[in-house]
Amino acid sequence: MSQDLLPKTYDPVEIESKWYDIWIKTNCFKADENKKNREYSIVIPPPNVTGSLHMGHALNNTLQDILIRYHRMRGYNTLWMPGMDHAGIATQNVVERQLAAEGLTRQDLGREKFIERVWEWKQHSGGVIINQLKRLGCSCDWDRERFTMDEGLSNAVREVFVKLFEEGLIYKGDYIVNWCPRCHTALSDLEVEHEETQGSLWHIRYPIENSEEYLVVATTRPETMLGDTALAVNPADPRYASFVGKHAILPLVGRRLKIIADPIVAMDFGTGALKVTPSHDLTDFELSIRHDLDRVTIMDSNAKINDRGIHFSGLGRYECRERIVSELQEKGFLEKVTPYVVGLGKCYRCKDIVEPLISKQWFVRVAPLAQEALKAVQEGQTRIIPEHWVKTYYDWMNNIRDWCISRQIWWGHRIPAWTCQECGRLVVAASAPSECPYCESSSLLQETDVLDTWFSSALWPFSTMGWPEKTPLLETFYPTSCLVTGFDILFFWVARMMMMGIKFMGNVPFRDVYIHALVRDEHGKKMSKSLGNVIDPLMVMDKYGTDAFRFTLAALAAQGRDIRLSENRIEGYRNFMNKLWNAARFTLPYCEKIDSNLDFRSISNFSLPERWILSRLNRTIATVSKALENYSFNDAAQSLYEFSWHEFCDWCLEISKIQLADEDPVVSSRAAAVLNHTLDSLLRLLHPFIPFITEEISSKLNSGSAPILRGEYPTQNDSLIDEKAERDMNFLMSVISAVRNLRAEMNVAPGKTLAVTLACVSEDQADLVRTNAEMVTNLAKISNLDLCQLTPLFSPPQDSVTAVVSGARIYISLRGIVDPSVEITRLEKEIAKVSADYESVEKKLTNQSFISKAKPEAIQKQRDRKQELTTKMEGLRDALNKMLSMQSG
RNA sequence: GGGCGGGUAGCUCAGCGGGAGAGCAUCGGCCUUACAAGCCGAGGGUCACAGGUUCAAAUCCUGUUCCGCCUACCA
Repeated sequence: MSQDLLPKTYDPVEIESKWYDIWIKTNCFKADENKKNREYSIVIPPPNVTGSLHMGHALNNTLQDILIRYHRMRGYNTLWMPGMDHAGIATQNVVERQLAAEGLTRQDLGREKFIERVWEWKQHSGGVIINQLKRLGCSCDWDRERFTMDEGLSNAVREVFVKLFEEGLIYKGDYIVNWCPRCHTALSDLEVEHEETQGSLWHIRYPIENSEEYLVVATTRPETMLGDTALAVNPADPRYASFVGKHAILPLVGRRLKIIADPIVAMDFGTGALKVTPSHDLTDFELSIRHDLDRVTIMDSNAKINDRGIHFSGLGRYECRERIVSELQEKGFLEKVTPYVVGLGKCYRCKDIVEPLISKQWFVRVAPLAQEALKAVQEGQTRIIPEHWVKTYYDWMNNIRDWCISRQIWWGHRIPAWTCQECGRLVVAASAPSECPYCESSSLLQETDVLDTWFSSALWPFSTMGWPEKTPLLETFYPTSCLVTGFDILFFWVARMMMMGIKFMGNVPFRDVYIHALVRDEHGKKMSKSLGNVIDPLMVMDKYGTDAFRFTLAALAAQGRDIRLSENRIEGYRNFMNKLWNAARFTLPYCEKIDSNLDFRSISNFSLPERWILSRLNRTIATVSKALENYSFNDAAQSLYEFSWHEFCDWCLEISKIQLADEDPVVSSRAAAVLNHTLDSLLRLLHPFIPFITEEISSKLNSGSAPILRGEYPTQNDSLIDEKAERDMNFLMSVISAVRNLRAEMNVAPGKTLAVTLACVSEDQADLVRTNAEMVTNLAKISNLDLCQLTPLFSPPQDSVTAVVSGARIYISLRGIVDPSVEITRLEKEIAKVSADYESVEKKLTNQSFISKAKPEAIQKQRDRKQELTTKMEGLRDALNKMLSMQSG
């Protein structure tokens, strides 16, 4: 492959789709369910069937793909299980909107037809996200794709429901729930979002029966007074002690309200007196149980006032509020109104304001399940990473409330419970019973509600693998190795999977839970359509390529911190892709000719830069592997970036140009082999992050061999770590940099070669330079390098500028160019810097406490530094003195 | 109310006990035969504030302050 066949800039478009097709065609992503040895598995957090790829998905799936590809290359039998959930409310909303456009409602169609319609929608427009995940390069085992409404998964749902019901862990009852008047369904506590909104606190007078007195209560929702059935005060509140047991008269309505005492009432809030509306407030509902209070429901399922609402009947809840307030005012019941910020509960799907309402619902008694899930984390069967989420998990598990699982919609798993129309008993069964087991009547009516989507998602880690059957897949891959997810669904999903996995599989669903950050815009704002700050991942991939995008996400994925994504960061990594591409363009032609098997046994014969890059490579391998094992994606990415660009490209490639041109074929071919080896290893290291470009380059580097995706991930070879080579190279690189620096400071044309005198502090140092003189002169553009020892007799060349590196003095002769005053200023500045450093070191070393208490290594380090700074200072002072005398002379 | 995370270069962030770092942006010089999406250099920071622990603090502890998020039955 000749380099002119490769374009100068990397163009991702064709390469990406080409490789994805090849991977799919050659079954690269397939898991082997029958190979029980070193298995690694992840189940995807199922995206919503109505969804399309956003930044959160992109990050989440990029990280999973990195883990999967890494382990696959490490030789693990990997399974990445893909799929989607059916998103009951969201999907139903989508299809209902479609119907509305045709002037129809779901009721017009009827349940069966409507469900058919939803499936139709799913066939045609659902699941676009799957293709977008492919675009992102996700190496899921697509043949195993699952959907929560699949037959198998639906069986699992019914099986679990029946089992939990039989054990008394599922029950049905009249309770107050969060009701969304727009979606017409109950919501679980988690599905309600709280939002602080400016509201008011209305202080209303409740006259005491047979008395001139009244009690003032403060409320944020005056309209609910229509449903008041009591007043409550704190039993410890002396202000109201005399009122307890008496009755008040409900303004406008006239109902008698018992005044009760309960410790739940906060004395310091409002007036310390609470109106109790059991049917429309969660706290009040609980009070009604404790004190056996009446419940008066005054709203219907649309949140309109019903016929219990006297002359307000038929009004919407907010219209009613206005009317009530003005009527209270007119009649003198309103004492005052104060501004107040309320936490309004909103439906997480449609943002309508949630209304607490009493209705018949199904619940899971979660406390016993939660205890097990709590224990599993406490005992370390499942690790949560980063660890600070553990506390959040514990808190929630410890304060968990029963889970309302019924939803009054049609799309979803219909509750497998039937009521006998003859004897009225409830029959719960995995499949439809033909007759009532109690009275043998065949007149059975199934529940119309469906289950919360999260109920089926909770089973995902095992239902996708074929449970309740005992499948080889479950046998091999359960528990899964890791779950990767955002903290926003820690409770919704992770906690519930833990409960269900332990309950039904007898084992935790995953060994590790890695919780990643949220992706925000560059100013830290949550991306949202209404703010208009959304960056579309598909646009990013089009513009910069998938690899650049993935690398950006990985590089920004520091643990425990949100990601602020900016486009110019992505652009920077796009440039990195191009850099790699060009490094390959340079390297490839040389690689064709060589036998790529480097014999590391003869490493001692390798040149210094060769030993150096191999040493650096192996350190990088160690860093990257360790970082990935610890889910430190950013560390891994950063280390790879640094090595690729600033060691491999900036130095190794440049140095190799000299060696590749060497007349000695041993030298040139070894240089090519080292380049080839380093590039090949680097591509493998990078592959999990940037699969496409690495595959493309690798295919050219090793034409005819299997995809790199199935290749081996490099492992660290300790025998190639060479500290001396690193030290020596650091010295030589510093010398080169120093010369370049002086050249730039002195405004010497880059093309102009220079005469340099290098006075070394030791024979070893001089030897080192001598052996690598070609490299030094080449990279520093030196025409004439004069090497000598720094002896007392040494006299620096005339008309030169000076730098000091590790004691060695570098003099660049600039006859006629040197302006002493410029050089003096430069040296003085340099000396000031060095002497500041010197003083801080000296201060430490003269501090007795430091000498006696600090670690010996720390002391030695300061001594070494002092030595280094001393020689540097001497060199600079000498140079300065010389310049000063030159100027005056 | 409880909890968590954060305030480090102009911007976005690493670092989390021993010489203040990166990317982008800025400035100067280069079309050097892999790459101008590039190369070679440079400038830029009392690491939010105040105390404390330590020989040593951006880093650990306490408090203050400002931001963000999660959670909760003060209506």
